[in-house]
Amino acid sequence: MMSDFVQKVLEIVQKIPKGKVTTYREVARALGVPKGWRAVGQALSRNPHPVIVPCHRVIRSDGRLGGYKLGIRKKIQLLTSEGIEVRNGRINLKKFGFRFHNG
DNA sequence: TCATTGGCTATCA
DNA sequence: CTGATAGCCAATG
Repeated sequence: MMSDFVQKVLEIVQKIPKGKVTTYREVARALGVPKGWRAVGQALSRNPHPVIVPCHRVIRSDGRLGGYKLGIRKKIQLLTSEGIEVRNGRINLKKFGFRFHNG
């Protein structure tokens, strides 16, 4: 069983449109916990819900991919497969960065 | 309950 | 940009 926090994280991550990516910070903010990025990453790592939740569309705020439960390599492969340009293991948030909240 | 960990973020050098 | 430090949140042992 998962806590409400995790449950919410999954729902938000699922809302990430294909071809775009978001950051742990944005997800945390969407949850109502702007300072819960740590918990977001923890929730995803502790709750392997691939297929159901496109966790690969969540990257770090500095533009890097961060990590992936199935392997960073897989993350890059999935992102690139969606049309996202991954340069040197990094992504241009200015171009693919998606925000739940306007602004 | 306390200590540790984790797919992090922001600041300083 | 890289490396190191401090900080905050939740789950696990």
